[in-house]
Amino acid sequence: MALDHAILVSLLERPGSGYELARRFERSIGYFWTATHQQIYRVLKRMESDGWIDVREVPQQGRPDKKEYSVAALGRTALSEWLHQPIEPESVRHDLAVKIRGAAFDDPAALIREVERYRQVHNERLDHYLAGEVRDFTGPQAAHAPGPPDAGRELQHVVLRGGIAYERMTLAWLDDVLATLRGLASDR
Amino acid sequence: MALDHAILVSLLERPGSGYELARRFERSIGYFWTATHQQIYRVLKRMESDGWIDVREVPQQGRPDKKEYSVAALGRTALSEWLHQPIEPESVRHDLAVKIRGAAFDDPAALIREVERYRQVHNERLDHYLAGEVRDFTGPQAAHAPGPPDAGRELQHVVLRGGIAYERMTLAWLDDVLATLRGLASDR
DNA sequence: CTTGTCTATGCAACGAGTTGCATAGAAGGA
DNA sequence: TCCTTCTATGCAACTCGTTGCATAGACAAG
Repeated sequence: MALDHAILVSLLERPGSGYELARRFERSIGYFWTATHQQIYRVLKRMESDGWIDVREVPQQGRPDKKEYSVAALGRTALSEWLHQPIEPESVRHDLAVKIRGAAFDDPAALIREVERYRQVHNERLDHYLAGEVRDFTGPQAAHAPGPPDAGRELQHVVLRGGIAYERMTLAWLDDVLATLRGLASDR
Repeated sequence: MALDHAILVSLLERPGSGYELARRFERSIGYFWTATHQQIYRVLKRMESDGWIDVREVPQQGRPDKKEYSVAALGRTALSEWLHQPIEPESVRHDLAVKIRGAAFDDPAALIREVERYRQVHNERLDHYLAGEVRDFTGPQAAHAPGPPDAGRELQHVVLRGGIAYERMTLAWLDDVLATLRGLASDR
């Protein structure tokens, strides 16, 4: 159970409301940890009542007020404890892999269109990552920043590089999958 | 919810008991779909009462009797329907990525040992995959098999190639992570 | 003959995650 | 004015997944 900790990290990087967190989980964080807004609101409520985070009512103009959360001392302690525990093996759920093996008992050719669409989704995600890398991690302050190198920045960058590597690997594999499916379709 | 379908595919590839399925989910299938034995027994029971699968009591010698499940017509239909639906985006949960970003607010150097251990786990998994590939997908019957090419075999192989690609990508990325963490530790 | 291990199945309780629905303020367009 | 969209928060019900525990046959080691 680490949604708590994912939220704590996100709030340390920048305090925000449940709604804002939900949007982050659709973007950057969501690529290695998924969560819906209901889940997030529930966890925020629990962490608040446990004293892990503080709330501040923020009146806004042009939109409804919001509750801005930030990490309290207890939350930092909890996060630190978790960080020093062994890394859990990833829990994975790849529909596509199941479908590929299942296609042997159905029609492999029927999968081709779907895999093509799926490939496109990953291609777009790669472009999105690459654009983010250019935007956030290149330019004057990147290589020889004045002052101390920002650890948070470098760590965010290495995670992003992982996402990029993952998408590139996936695209290459999907090409392999498509070639295999097409081969089976032509010499059936 | 596709544990049902993962089990159906596994039973189509080879009928088996709940116990045997649980062991498969620790090995091959488990690398892209995780499940515990309790989950499996529960789903088997439900699928049986829905008429998706058939049971057969198999007396054994030297060990307790078992119930061997196989896919019934209704199960095949259900699987086929699922196969023709759009592929769900993978749901991902990467503890490590969260920890790396969290390390910015704690001690990056403290992560190094854990990442090294984690790297070793993935290295062993890669070796395991490669050994399986040699065992199951090379040799006389692989390239120019007598008779029709076995679609199931080729599809299983392409899924395995995906696993191999994933592990290689992960190892390269973990080296990147380690270099980054060591850089932060030395010029802190 | 007790203890431990492997095969084999399962219950009960709990916690995590999903789905559907509901409310409400503010802005913009038909 | 009404309808839609975006921001913002939340409840209720349900399903999925995890953890702890329990049972039991067969064998092997001490």
